Amino acid sequence: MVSEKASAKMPQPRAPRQKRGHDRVAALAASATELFAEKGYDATTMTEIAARAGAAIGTLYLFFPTKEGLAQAILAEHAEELSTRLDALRERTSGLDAAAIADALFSVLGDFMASHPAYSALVDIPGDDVWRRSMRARRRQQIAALFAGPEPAVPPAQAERLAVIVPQMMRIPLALVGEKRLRDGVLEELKLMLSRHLGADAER
Amino acid sequence: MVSEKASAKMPQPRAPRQKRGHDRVAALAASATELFAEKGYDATTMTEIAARAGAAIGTLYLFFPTKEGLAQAILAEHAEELSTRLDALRERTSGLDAAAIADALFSVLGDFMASHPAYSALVDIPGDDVWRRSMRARRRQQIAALFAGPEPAVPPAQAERLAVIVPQMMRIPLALVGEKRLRDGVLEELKLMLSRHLGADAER
Amino acid sequence: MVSEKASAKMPQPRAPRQKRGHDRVAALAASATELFAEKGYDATTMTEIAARAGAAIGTLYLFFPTKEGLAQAILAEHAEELSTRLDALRERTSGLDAAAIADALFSVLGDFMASHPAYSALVDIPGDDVWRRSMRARRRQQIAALFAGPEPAVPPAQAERLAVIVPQMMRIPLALVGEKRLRDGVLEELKLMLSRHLGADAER
Amino acid sequence: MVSEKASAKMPQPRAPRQKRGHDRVAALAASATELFAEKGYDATTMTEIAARAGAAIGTLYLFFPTKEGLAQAILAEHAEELSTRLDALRERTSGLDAAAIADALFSVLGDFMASHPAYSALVDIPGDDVWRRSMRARRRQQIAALFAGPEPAVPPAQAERLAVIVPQMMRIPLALVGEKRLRDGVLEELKLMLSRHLGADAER
DNA sequence: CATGAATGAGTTTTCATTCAT
DNA sequence: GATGAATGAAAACTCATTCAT
Repeated sequence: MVSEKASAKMPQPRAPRQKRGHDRVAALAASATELFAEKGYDATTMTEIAARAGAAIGTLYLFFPTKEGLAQAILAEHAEELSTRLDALRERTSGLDAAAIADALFSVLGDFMASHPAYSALVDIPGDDVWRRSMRARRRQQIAALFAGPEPAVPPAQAERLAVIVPQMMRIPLALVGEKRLRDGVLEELKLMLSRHLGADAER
Repeated sequence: MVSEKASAKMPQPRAPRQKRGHDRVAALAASATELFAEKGYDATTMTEIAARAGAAIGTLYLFFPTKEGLAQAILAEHAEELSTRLDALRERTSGLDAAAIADALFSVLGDFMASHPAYSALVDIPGDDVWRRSMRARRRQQIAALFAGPEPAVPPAQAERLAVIVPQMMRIPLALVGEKRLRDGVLEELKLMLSRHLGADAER
Repeated sequence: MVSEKASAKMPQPRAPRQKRGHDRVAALAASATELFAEKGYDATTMTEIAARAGAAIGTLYLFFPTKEGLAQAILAEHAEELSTRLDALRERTSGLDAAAIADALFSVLGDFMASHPAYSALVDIPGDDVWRRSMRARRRQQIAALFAGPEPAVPPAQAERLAVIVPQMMRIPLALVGEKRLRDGVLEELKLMLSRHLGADAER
Repeated sequence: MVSEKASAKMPQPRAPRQKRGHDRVAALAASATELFAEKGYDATTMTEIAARAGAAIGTLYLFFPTKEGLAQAILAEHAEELSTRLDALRERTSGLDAAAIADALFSVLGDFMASHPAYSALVDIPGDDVWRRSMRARRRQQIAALFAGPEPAVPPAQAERLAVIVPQMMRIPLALVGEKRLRDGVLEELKLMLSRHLGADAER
């Protein structure tokens, strides 16, 4: 169960001092990432995580002092990765118009979500904790910033709304696991929808 | 934890035979609905549900023989309500064009989601069981059917995509609990986005 | 679960004052008897008993204030019936030799056990309570008494041993529910075994 | 309550990998064995078992993942032991006549039942599951096989009947816990009875 | 570092029994 | 008498976390 309040100063994973340790941590984190993505945070047990990584439960706790801490470590890393990609995207999109930015954002978010299924499984957990909220806030700011550049500029308020909407839109195809055709179609549909929306705004 | 496979013959709530029983069942279901909406299925305890309803744990189990059964009872009722509203909507939208239908659908879904927060908390649970899947399938069909009517008609494949997309879109504002201004804005933005999308298709 | 010590003064079923009540009691007792025989004391629930009798749980408690009391009421009645049959048997066997008595006893016990499957399910419950012990003691005395009559007489100590052995022997076929052929064969085998045993003793 | 159907793939006890674990498992199994023998399967609590072994409830479940699994683990071990003894007996009895075999079987079963009181408490539980049934079937076959050897041979059908009867006979003295004199007498009486029975058959 | 045994609070569920109508 | 709603102690079982080796 997710603890109601996860303070910001959650103990972070101890930095391993040896190569062996580094591999271990990576294997454990990978195992956790897989399981969180497959079954969600609640349904995943620490024992299972350790087992899939071929480690003892004690070893898991050696590096990740808490289940919530483990989740945060993974989420933080994924968020960092996403943040980097969004930063890079921003450089590439200077000068483009809003619709083009939206297209590019779609690609970036789509790729990221598809390759990091644990991200959305961990960032949008029912019950609200400060920490996750701040993760989302940062993402929101970065995406909003993307829309501040173009000419004509997207109004700040709308940029914020888009920053809320677009990531959640990208989650939609994720649920369609067994229906690849439909999933791809949905992704396209969403992309077109957003493009048109921003294009129409620009014409006004 | 949600059991992986929820068979169709989940124990249904026992019908109370006395007035007192009816009130109790209503109170218990209300309590459960609230808590599921607030904290999600996993984080909600049967003990807590009973306590909030001012009943003993045994009383809760008297009417709802399992936690999953309780969730299904609530979800089924909500789904029924939604289904009814979608049926009613269909009558009202015959003759309208796709964009107008989308607008109307938005109102219906928006109202429903806002007044039934437990619905989305219960219908979209990680791990997939047949039962929930069928709930979603029914919804999908009903929404797709809405788009089959207009002139020019929305292609069936697209109607299906929309039937997947729209309900998930409507979940987006739900997360913005503390930010009413933003939430309303997001809802508007989504509505406009969908309208334009369908309008553009129609013009082609 | 059987309470460890069941005092001898367990509340007996209240005598119904009307015909309706009498029928009710009979139906409830019959239902309980069936269920105890089918699934054993522990696995049978009071709710189930009431349900099978078509009565409300409250009604069941109206007449039988306790599950253990209900079991005792049934057992007492069955024991009474058995006692009567054993008394009758005694009259019929005066003058017979031990082997003939054993044969007759076999018939009586065999019939009784077959027609009262709840009896052995209730009288031989793990954990010992005084009450059941006294039921068995009475049975033991009556059977031992049967063997006191013949000429040459069975020694009292042996009579007691037989009084322990024979009822338990008669339980053996009961377990062979699905194998009628074998069950009948076993019954015959046991009968022959006992006959020979007593015949051999007499010859010495 | 004993579950109606105990599938063959009941979770088996996890093998301890450290010495400390081995001791614990032994202590827990011993505690369970005692309690099952004393009060029967139903009346014995997992909490009680853990407590008597001086362990926490979680520790018990660490090694024995369900109550039924624990019972089966114990029963399986006892059944194995009995099977071994019956095999050994068979070697020793080749060439003997039926009555002598019966005598030897009596000793073996008598010793076993007396030293493994949990065995009969666990193998003969009301409600039938496949697993226990197979335990009994194996025993039946082994005992029947004992009687196939002698000259003159016991007819197969009778051997099967005896294989049903003898183990149940051996349970009779077990109930006479407080009456040692009587218990020993009963055991002797049964032994003599069976001997004579088989002797008489041989003479025919 | 690594292991896996150990813990115990907390969760779902059952059921004999009581009580208001 | 009759009903069925209500109770709550107790049972089986889980799992994050700690600790001895």
